[in-house]
Amino acid sequence: MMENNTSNIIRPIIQKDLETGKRNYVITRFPPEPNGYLHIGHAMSIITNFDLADEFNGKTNLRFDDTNPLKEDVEFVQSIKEDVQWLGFDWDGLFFASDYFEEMYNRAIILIKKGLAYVDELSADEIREYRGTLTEPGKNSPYRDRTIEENLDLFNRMRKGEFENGQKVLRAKIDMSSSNINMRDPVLYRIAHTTHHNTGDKWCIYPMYAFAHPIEDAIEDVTHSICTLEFEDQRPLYNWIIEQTEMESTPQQIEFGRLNLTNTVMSKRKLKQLVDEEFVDGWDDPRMPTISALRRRGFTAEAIRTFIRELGVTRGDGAVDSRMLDHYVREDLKLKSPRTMGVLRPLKVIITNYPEGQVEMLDAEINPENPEMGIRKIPFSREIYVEQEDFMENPPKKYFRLFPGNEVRLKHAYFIKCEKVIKNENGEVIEIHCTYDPETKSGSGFTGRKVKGTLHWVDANHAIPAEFRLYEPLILDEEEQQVEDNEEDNEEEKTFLDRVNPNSLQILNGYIEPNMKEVKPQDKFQFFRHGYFNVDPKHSTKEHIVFNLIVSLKSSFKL
RNA sequence: UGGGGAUUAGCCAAGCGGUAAGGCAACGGACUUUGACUCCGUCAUGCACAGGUUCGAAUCCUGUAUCCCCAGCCA
Repeated sequence: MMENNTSNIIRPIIQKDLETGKRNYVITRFPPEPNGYLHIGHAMSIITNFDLADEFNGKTNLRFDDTNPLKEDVEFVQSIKEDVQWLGFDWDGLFFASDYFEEMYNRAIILIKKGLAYVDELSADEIREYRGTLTEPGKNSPYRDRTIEENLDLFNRMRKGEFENGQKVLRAKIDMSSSNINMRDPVLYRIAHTTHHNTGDKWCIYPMYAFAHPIEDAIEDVTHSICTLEFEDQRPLYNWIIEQTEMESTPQQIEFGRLNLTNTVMSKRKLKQLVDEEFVDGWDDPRMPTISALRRRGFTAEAIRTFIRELGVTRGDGAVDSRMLDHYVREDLKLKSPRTMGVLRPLKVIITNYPEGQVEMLDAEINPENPEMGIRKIPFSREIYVEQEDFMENPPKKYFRLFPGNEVRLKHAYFIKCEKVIKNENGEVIEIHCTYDPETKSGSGFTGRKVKGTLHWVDANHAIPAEFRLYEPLILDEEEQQVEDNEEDNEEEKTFLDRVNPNSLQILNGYIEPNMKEVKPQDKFQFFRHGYFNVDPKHSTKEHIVFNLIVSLKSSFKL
């Protein structure tokens, strides 16, 4: 049970059901189809279902809605389970829709016997034609009025495999002129001679979602069947199935608005396209919105949960600013992650008055906002690396980093003053010569003078190389894109692929503190003045450490 | 244009007839050994629009507009 004062349109419904005695307990379910990877939109459904059940001491099942063997695979069953657990949830029951196929078949028989379902022989194209359009009613199939006996026989023979794919379907007999197209004799069963990941070749007829889902819910005694808005039109059919198949349990379908985020896409089709057309490296490419990608990027389950809970459950269908998610990640990592220094674009600095060969070990807080994390030791000597962008030969006003004649603080070390700039034959700055003031050592209590800037750095002789992968939004929103390429104005043919950010990944090779040698996959750090990074679980090795940028630090500095 | 939804700030979102919460973003300022964090301040005389009811309307009524979903043997 948790405190939760955020908006939730479902909570009061459950509350009322409990108060009025309509329900004595709560059972929800998360019902993914195992045909792909879960994304953050699914996280919203997971969190909503588990939280609501939790709040009312109920239960939540994980049920795989595996009624279409053409698209499903056991591979996805495993990844979905992992993702749900990683998000921090334990399901009560673990079920498969395919476990209920026999029961569903029997319920279909009930429908046939009541004269409420029939075997149709129209082709898929014909069924579409007969269905009518949004504004015109449909018309009855010529096979609609077969006898019950004939339907029973045909349906049985469908099951036995006597017909080819597409040759026959079982349809509900409802109303071909209904203004709700879902009620125009929806297909209940289709023939698919395909091996099912769970039931093998036992079945060659498979129930459609509209028929299967309400029965699955009823079998599990789900009380509140929570789904997204696009299923709202199906609610009358959902209730019709429950009632006419004479299920003893009566789940209630409740819809909420799905989560959309700016700067990304959420549909499985589009995500697949990004993978297939190699805009990204795979479903867990850190730029993707899948749970596995978010995890690999370094987002924490805690941050995702907080983000989703703060959003609330509503019927709106807008797109949430992805920076809101960034905010909750920073908030979560702020106290948890060790601070460290890493130079992404190295520029060598020689401290000319520091004794050659001397090395001193400096004390550095691991997390100044969480002192319990202790201190670490970092080496300091005559040659160090600083960030290229922390030096400018001709700085603008308000630039308080390194420039000729200026003094800055090296974090945890000394003040240094820029004395000389060394360039190569192309005029590029390759080295800076500085002097340090021994009086200004960090922790010495020196108050003689102040400097405006504090730089991070690493000791050039002890630093270890590391790879940094910086990410930007995968998809640019309309306005951002116009800034990117105001040349192209062809309004038509603009797909989301045209909005893929060409700079979404940048790989840098820099240096990190020597005490970072033993980092492990998924370790998270805040690199001073850069942001939060995660050790990539896929590509990082002991010899070649790879960091993924989770989210950068905010910055009010503008050149 | 048949049916179903939605519409409160740049974004998300409270509000349920008594005079517009909160978060994100943005922008000022203070502090600062992270240009971070933290703190302080600014940010809707107005709730898609137009009428109406009322002492009083984001909330009730009427009409209009815009956006989303539905015509898979997908879920």
